[in-house]
Amino acid sequence: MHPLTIGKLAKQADLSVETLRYYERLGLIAPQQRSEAGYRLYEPGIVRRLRFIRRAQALGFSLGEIAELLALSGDPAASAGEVKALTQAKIADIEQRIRDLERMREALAGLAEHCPGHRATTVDCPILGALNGEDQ
Amino acid sequence: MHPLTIGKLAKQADLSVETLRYYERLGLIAPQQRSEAGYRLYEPGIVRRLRFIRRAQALGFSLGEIAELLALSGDPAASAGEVKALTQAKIADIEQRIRDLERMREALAGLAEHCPGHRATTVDCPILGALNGEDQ
DNA sequence: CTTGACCCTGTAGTCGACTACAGGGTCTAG
DNA sequence: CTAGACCCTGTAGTCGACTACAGGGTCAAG
Repeated sequence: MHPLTIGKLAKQADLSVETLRYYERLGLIAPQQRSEAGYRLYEPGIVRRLRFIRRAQALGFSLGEIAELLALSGDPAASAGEVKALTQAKIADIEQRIRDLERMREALAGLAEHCPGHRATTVDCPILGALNGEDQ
Repeated sequence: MHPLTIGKLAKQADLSVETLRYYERLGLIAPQQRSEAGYRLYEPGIVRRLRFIRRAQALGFSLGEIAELLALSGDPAASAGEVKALTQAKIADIEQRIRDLERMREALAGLAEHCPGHRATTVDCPILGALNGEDQ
């Protein structure tokens, strides 16, 4: 388990080499050192950091937000309150998106319900009618 | 209410001139004719079509899907079934996104609940702990 | 000592829905 | 007749998260 080259790390983390270099550009990861030829060399612990990134992504955090979380995570003096605040902002954001989607779903379901489907032409389609602004 | 130039139409529809030209590139709208100087001239009824586009967007349809809806809408021989199918596919899509967001929200809420906030440092933050893969 | 797998940098493309010019031509009010 | 508001085409930039080269250099196996 000595330093990993970027290709080995990519395989371990199930990410592409390009993605790793992209994360480096964003400041999310960095190689521990470079070889004489300029090759990136990573310590094996970086795999954990990449898992952190993936988990946070799955929870809806952007890479920019993940950079903040990683910075807080690396600072033992930082307050957990900041992490909590980021988390609660993300929850609020997600809840807003859910509400928007639910409004759409209800509107669409209401329209689909009254559409006779294959028994009618588009002329009598209430969905198109609504989009055209018929009634209200 | 004679032919509208693109600037007048933009004002009526509360869209930018650039957006209108963009919609034209996508095939969503077209000027009825061109003036001698090459100016786009729209019949006033185009405003309805733009409202259709905006309503469909608010319901979650992409501009590509809206192009399909408009094509169906303009073809009186087309079946309302196709419109209904597009609508139901969109409902399914939205429901999937809601489910994904709800899973995120619940995971985040569960983490936030156990975070002591400002009373602890990031070392003891269960949110960062979870992202780092502690437990499970 | 060569072949092929790896690595480097830097740039550009993808998706969707715009937005912003640059470098022209046209139209209208005073 | 001219200033300024309008219009044209064509190209490029924005956001986020990648993805895909091109044109090099490096390394290990046979």
